[in-house]
Amino acid sequence: MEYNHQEIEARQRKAWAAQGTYRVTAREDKPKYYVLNMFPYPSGAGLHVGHPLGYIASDIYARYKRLQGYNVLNPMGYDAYGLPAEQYAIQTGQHPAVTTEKNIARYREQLDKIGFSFDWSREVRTCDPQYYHWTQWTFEQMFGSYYCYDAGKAKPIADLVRHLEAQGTAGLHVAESESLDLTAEQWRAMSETEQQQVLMNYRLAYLGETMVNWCPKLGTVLANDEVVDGVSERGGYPVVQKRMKQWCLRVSAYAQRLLDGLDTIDWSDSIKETQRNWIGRSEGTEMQFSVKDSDVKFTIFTTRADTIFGVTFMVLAPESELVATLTTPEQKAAVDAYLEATKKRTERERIADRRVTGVFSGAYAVNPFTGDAIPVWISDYVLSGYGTGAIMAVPAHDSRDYAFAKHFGLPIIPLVEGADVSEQSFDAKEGIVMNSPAAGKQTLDGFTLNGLTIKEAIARTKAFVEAHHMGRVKVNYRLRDAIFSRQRYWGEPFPVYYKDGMPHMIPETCLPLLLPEVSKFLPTESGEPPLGNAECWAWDTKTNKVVSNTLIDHQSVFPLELSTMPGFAGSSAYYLRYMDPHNDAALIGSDAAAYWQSVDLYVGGSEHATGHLIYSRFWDKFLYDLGVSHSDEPFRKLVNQGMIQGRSNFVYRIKDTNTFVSLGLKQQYDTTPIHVDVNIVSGDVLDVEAFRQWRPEYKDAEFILEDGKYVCGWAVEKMSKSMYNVVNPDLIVEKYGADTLRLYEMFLGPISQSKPWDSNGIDGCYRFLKKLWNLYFSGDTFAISDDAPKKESLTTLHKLIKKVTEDIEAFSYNTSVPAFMIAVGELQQQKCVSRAVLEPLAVLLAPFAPHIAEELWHRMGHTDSICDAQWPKCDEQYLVADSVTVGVQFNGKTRFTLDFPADATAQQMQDIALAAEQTAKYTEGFKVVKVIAVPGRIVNIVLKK
RNA sequence: GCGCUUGUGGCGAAAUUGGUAGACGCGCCAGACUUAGGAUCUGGUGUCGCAAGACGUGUAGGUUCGAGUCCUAUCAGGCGCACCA
Repeated sequence: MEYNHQEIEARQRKAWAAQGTYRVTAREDKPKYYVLNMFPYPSGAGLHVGHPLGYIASDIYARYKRLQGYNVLNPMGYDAYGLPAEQYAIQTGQHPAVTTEKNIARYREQLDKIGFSFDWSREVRTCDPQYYHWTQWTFEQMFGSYYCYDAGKAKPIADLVRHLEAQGTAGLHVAESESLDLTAEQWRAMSETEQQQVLMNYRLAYLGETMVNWCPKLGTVLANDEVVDGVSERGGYPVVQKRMKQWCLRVSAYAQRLLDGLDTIDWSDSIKETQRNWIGRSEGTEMQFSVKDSDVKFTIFTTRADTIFGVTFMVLAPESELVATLTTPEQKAAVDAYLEATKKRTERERIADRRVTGVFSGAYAVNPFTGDAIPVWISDYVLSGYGTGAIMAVPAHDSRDYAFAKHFGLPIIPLVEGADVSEQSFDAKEGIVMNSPAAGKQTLDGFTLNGLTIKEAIARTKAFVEAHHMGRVKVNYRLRDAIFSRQRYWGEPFPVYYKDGMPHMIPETCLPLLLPEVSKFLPTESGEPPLGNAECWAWDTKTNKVVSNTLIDHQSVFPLELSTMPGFAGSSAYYLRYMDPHNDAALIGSDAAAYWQSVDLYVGGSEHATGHLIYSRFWDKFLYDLGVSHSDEPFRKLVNQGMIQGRSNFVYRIKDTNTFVSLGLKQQYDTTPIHVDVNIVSGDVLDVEAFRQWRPEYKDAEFILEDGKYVCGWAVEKMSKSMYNVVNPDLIVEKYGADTLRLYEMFLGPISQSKPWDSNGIDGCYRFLKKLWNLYFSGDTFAISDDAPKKESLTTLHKLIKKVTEDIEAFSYNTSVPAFMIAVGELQQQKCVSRAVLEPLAVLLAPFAPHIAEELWHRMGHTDSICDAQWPKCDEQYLVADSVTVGVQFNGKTRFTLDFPADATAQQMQDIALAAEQTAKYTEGFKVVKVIAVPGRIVNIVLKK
């Protein structure tokens, strides 16, 4: 009987939808398993064949877990806020909500065809007010919290206020923007506004004046992970540093927990390492230096406290506040000129052009160990945002300091025995310390490091610095707070209004604060964000309602925040919302949170390593502190699927003609390669008629064929419209079926590897399904029998069960597909028609090719869905019986093993062993004295001299 | 520069974890059937060689009776971080 995939798949799709097969509820009688894909941004281009790769992999796992008796949550939704919809709106005037809605419908249509077991009743969209209600709510909780290091968690800001009232800042051990020193009396004497300003220093969501990445072309601020090589990740526009007041999230407060958490989760080493890099923990020392002829002191941060005797100059970041304090009148003009020049350089220029620049401040610092005067310089190679924005420079042992010293002719003092610093610095942290201090030099308390290893020297210096109150041991992190404002329209509005210049949260009970309508999506004339165009964007505190801007002068009406939240706001906690998506009273009910806990398997691209995957972990930890999330890590196991690249095809036009020559003959002509749409190429053979119709200019194209065919060239490139190599899954599904697409995508290679899409191999998978289908038919009739199967068929089946189960557990689906092919080939040869084999076979296949499996399942007489069948168990007795493993020993030690068929005679085994004896060098002089062979047991061939 | 990762036929890739390298699929070759098709089926297909055989997992060493797998060095590609003191 013919395998009609279109009919089968349409029927099963309908049945699953009608029966609600994929609806999931929290059930205490079953263990839960939560599978999640990174939800897609619904772009206008629709899905290409690369998008479903991860969805298929996770769907196989979800279906497998369900067959194993788990209650599996496998939801899907849309990351619907984003820049493309807004830019499209600016160009066309179409409201982003309209295009987004349209794109979502298209995505859904495409996804439905591939047979995913998503529970669509739990769908979320980040732009849905019912959803962003809780994004806004979480922001308000962050505003109302501070991070206490003693408790190791976030706490309500009211606790902090109590502390300030009682003791001021004394004894506070909290995350803060800057270190404040207040007494309780000072705090109590402050006005309401002043107090609010102080609290801003501690809130987890705070309004901060910071240097931000400003992208003039996009008209918005960007987060660090949205800037790549000094240009915006989206669009590639230049980014400049600008001081602006922005909402920020105090992610840095969680740096240590984000780092520690990595040890508890099952993610790939490379992505964990990327996050460790991004967090950038660095243990060092803060040391105080006083300034010569002045009572000013300043602090530097160093990881190489041991190099204190090699400090020959100090460097301040140009943005450092110390610059103004330390610059001497004589140097003021030079310093001002330098600051001016530095300010003009963009981030990109700084990266591209790393020439050494700097200026002397005129001031001298005092080395606290020797009393030596050290010149203080200013240079942009020191960053204001890291450490204290000031360093002690040790040119002998730091390459950047070295370059600076060489450029400005500053002294270089080597501190490590045998280190040659005539050409370059010696940066390695190894060797024996010398010159510390130099011979005959007086030091504080006779302090010396000479003769120690670097490691010992660092430790001794640290201890000395602490003991003498010259500074303290300090841990610094590279991780910065996340800038949370975007000057855009299409994002979550902040639930914030401003009164007397201070931000206030609108009451929780009034959430969600809906995104207003605007007359245009561009910034206003005065340069305000697009929300500045809204006519109704003011908050009336009397009625707790949004009102017209014209009422702002009234006493109770205040302007609302004009920025919106960034993309990662909505994607940071969506996995929690899936657990309880329709809850109007809370982000998530505690029963749902307690049952589903966290995501057991998360599948998505590794490009989110320093963005979404950090923010989400931060967000979850905060919600965990609040008691909302029941797990302090959101994603237990992470699998990164590789990208599917495009496989472009080329035709070769002979120069200045409309004649095209086939690949094999192109050497004989002068040709230009031209991208051709891969959809009119099959097996690298061009459909010449389709090509003539593809574009008007090829209507009269001539072809030089080889063997009657036109063969195209090919190359692996990014899958994109402009390369004409985009393969739409719809076409594959139509031609071969969703089951074939699913199998083939898995067959293509290891899930985490990037690989090119190559339509050429897909026939093999299609043929396999046809063979499988015919296994269940005799001619046109469905024919399976209840007779006992042959033993060899059982062996085939159980081998397959073992292999497929192991493969799914290990996510190596690419080797399961061949296992199926081999098994079906064997069963075909064995003429197996037995239900006892064919029924479990269908179940094994169900995660991979659900439509055909379900169809066969029903034809075998089942009325329930195969999704609720039971995963077969491997019975080892069928595996061992067909072979004997023989260990070859000599001198009592097993040296190697040989496998024999179960029916091999002792004589055959002995012959083989003899052959082994003769061919292997090491058996020289040995003889087989005994072969012990019992089918199903390990036996030995014993060799003796 | 630092960190992670990958190198196996014409192509995508396997290899029970130290034990017959190249399973399976694509492609290619030959044959069968044929209503000539980009269908289906059967057999073959690492390289050199008429053959016996030899050589083969980026390169060079090492450990081992035995290495794609372990160790050392080195080369090449991919990814991440990058003036973070």
